[in-house]
Amino acid sequence: MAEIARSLGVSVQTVSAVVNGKPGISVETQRRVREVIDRLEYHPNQQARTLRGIRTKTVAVIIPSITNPYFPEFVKGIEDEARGSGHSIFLCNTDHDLGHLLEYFSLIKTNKAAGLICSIGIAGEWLVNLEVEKRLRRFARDQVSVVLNGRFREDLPVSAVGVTDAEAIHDAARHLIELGHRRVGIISPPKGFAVTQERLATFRRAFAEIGHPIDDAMIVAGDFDIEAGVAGARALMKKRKRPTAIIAANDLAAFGAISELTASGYSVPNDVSVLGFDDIAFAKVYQPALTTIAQPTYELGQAALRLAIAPPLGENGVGKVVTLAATFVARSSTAAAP
Amino acid sequence: MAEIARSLGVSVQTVSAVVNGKPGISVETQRRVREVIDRLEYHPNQQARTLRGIRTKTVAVIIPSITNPYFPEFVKGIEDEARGSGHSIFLCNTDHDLGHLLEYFSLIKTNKAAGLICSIGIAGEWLVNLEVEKRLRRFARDQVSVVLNGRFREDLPVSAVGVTDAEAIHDAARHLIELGHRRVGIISPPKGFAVTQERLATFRRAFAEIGHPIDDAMIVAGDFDIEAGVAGARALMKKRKRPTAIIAANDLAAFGAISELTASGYSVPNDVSVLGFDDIAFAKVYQPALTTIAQPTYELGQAALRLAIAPPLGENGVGKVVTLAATFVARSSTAAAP
DNA sequence: TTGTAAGCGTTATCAC
DNA sequence: GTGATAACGCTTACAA
Repeated sequence: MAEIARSLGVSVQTVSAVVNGKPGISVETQRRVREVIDRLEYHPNQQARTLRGIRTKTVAVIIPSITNPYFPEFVKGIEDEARGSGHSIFLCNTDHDLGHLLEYFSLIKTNKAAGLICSIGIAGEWLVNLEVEKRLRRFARDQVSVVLNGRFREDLPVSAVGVTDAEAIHDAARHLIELGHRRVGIISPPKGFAVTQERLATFRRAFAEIGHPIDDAMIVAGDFDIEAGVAGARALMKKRKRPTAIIAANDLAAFGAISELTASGYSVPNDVSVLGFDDIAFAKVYQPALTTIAQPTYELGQAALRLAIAPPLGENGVGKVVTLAATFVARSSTAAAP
Repeated sequence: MAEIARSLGVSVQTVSAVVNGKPGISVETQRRVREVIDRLEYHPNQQARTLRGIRTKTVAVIIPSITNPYFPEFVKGIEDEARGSGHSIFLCNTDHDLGHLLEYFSLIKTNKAAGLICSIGIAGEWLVNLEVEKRLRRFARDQVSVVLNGRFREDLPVSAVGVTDAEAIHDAARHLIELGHRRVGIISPPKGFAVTQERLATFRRAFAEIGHPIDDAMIVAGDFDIEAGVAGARALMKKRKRPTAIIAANDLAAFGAISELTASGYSVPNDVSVLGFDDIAFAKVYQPALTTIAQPTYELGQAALRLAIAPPLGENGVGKVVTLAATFVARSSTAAAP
């Protein structure tokens, strides 16, 4: 910058003003400065700016696992939205490890991100961790906009994005009951993950309201991956009265369940219907195409980014909440009960 | 930092030395400084450090599309490796758009990343773009370690990671021929992507060497997504002599092809065998489980990160190249020709 | 072993 | 309309 100023015989302040589009510089000077900037391929130094107190244009994104296909979609929503406003993404993969999360918190603080999108919804138990809560509060105090995905904390100065899935879940329950399914098994999400436990409760309520409550014995512990689907299907098919339909914790678990069922000689959907959750890209192309509940994942990412680059709430601010609706999608993995 | 120094009656240099583990500070002083650091929850300001000339611990990762399941695996390899050395990831999704790529280059420069991993192998044509080449050269000059995935450029001061797939491709060709397939169709990767064009050539060479060259008419233009697989399979099955086996550009295209074939009443693998490429996580769990060529994607990511945080090559340095082998994986999407 | 001072690139404040 | 200068938080040479 000094070099540019010197070569033009103007002061650095003049150059700075031109770069930042500040008023009070003659058109002629602006032109000359810009010309030299182009010629020298000058790029402003973000570090120096930040040091001077300007907010960065960086948003940190914390997710548990980029290889779970839910998250690339979410991240893509974030990124596409970020590009428009010149923001960029600092990606943090916790791998479900609290230690990693805490390390990333330090890193984010050190790097002075403007916003923080925290998708630990599926690992909601962390949000009751006092240390995590303290750090989140501190981010708010430090003027970084925190956005939670899938978990609302009204007592914290953070925003949130989330999904209303009650209606879609009711649709799904009605769909299964109308197809004649009476013994429905559930491969449940892991314990302690608030949102998804709530999802489980909503399923149970939906079936109960329709008049066909789910048998507690037909709910097996599960997780959000393929292996959990395999194990869950195996466990359910060993029950004395086998289910005619299985609701998996998510699409991944549904795929696992289907592949286990097929391997054991059952036909999906003729012998057993399988229902997923998320509607990841593969659900459409899987054989059989998966009946599932579609989350507006991409849009959730977009909404999260908008909240993350909004002016910070401050220490005692009250978060905004954006809620989008999930929708039931019937495909070929569900059919009339045998 | 000044605050800590003042509260202890020492100088900032002392605090700095303690923070950076520099020698020459008495154990007692170190202890006292550390105590206050913990109490005040002091985090060093990365911006100020970088401004002072210290390299950042940030590695930019440029990929075409995070929703293509090849890339999360690659990114995970990068991230897991990065964590060990305290580096963090700046994610850049070009969405196959050259304009976005160039914007990201500016951003990366402005943010002073220490390294840059550029996975535009599947969009190799950019690498013959003069502007891109110039920018890459400039990164090298600016002491950022550039690593290309899947594309070697010996004339540029950049490193690269890549895959040797000749052997795996020969294995795959032998596999198909031994199963009795004589009419093999190929859904080819898009034009202009050097690595993958080479892959196509390797397939042709392999079949020719075994004595069953592939008919040019059986090669249809394709791409790396599900839709291309659908369209490719449709085009191939319309040929006068229909193929008994289809080699798709990648796993995604293979899934598309299988779903199109199934929808058209063909059984995979009984009527048509399908071969993929990449071995993404879904290949295992798909119905039928996909026969494919496994890329060491995760390991490629790890290797790329190690190169990216290695000392920069400098303007006239000569890049290192890490090559890993692909392997043929036979599953259930291929069977004896009908 | 510890302190002092200069400087990294930028922007804000004030003076001209 | 433009220029000089201080300050942001840190590291490093050098002095004590």
